Amino acid sequence: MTAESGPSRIRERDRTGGTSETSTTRAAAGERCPECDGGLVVAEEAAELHCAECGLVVDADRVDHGPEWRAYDDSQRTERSRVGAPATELIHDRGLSTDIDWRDRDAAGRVLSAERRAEMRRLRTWHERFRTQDAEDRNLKYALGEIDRMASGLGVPRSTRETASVIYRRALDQGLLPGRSIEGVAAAALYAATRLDGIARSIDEVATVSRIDALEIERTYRYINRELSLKVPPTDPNEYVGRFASALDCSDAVTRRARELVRAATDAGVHSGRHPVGIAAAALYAAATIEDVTITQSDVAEAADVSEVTIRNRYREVLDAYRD
DNA sequence: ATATAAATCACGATCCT
DNA sequence: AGGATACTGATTTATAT
Repeated sequence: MTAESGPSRIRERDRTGGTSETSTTRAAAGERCPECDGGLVVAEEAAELHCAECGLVVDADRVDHGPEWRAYDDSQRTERSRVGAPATELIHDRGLSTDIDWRDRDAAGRVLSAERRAEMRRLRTWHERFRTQDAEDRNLKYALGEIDRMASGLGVPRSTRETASVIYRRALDQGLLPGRSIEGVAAAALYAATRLDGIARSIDEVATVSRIDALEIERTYRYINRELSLKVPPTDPNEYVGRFASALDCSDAVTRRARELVRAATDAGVHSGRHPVGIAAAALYAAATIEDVTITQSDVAEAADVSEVTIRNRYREVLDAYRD
């Protein structure tokens, strides 16, 4: 689709990041900027044309009319673009490469002869090898498989797997891999992704589905977190409450009460510096007590994988915070 | 279930060579 | 620069009540 149809206006960024009209000169991508006359007008992010020099926004709000599945005349037909399957971060080449069909049929649907089938088999084999030949691609392919496998084991949804994949790609691009295991970085990326998406899994949980131990994951996570300057927010203990509660077959009332307790604790600042898992476990135990449901400390300790002692310590703090 | 002391663990700073 | 050292805060282990 071409960039221009109606009259375009020149707009300038104001301080709030919005745009305001300043004149009615028109300029298209590739032309000189009418304002500073030095820079080239470029279309960098979709839907915005701006000058490379002074940043003047020439045309914002360009409408993306979506993929051009249909073409109405010959020029449109030849320019038809942006069609195809959506790209996904979960496949090492983002699903953009060619695939050879596994069905031994020709274009008309007829079965192939025996020789032809053998030939296709060899072609598929070689095609697959070439496709993943590049060392980085092989690395990615393996890592993304690992991420997917671990995520499945932890019940992490697809969108978060994509987040983890993006983090891994960035780590790879920045050359953070040498000296570190692929599995370790994959595990760390997954851990970071769950936290970023607000559905935290603890490092210990990630370790149970990984071949890497918790300490190694912790170290690697620290490293990539620093190097990629991910902005990972502190984990809200409530992110654990739901899973622990269901592991213990808690009633809704207990679960709700536990969330209240966590909220009170975090508001009081009790949680800072403490292991969020411990807070969640203690809140659950306290909630059960308040609701007259009998759950032993050792049950909670087992479900949350913290010691009973920690539950007892947090338990008092959480209750203190709640009584206000 | 609770309390207490001791042991452990990872960490980041600092000191030393 | 690199390595050992001593310190810190949180948690776990052990033990007793």
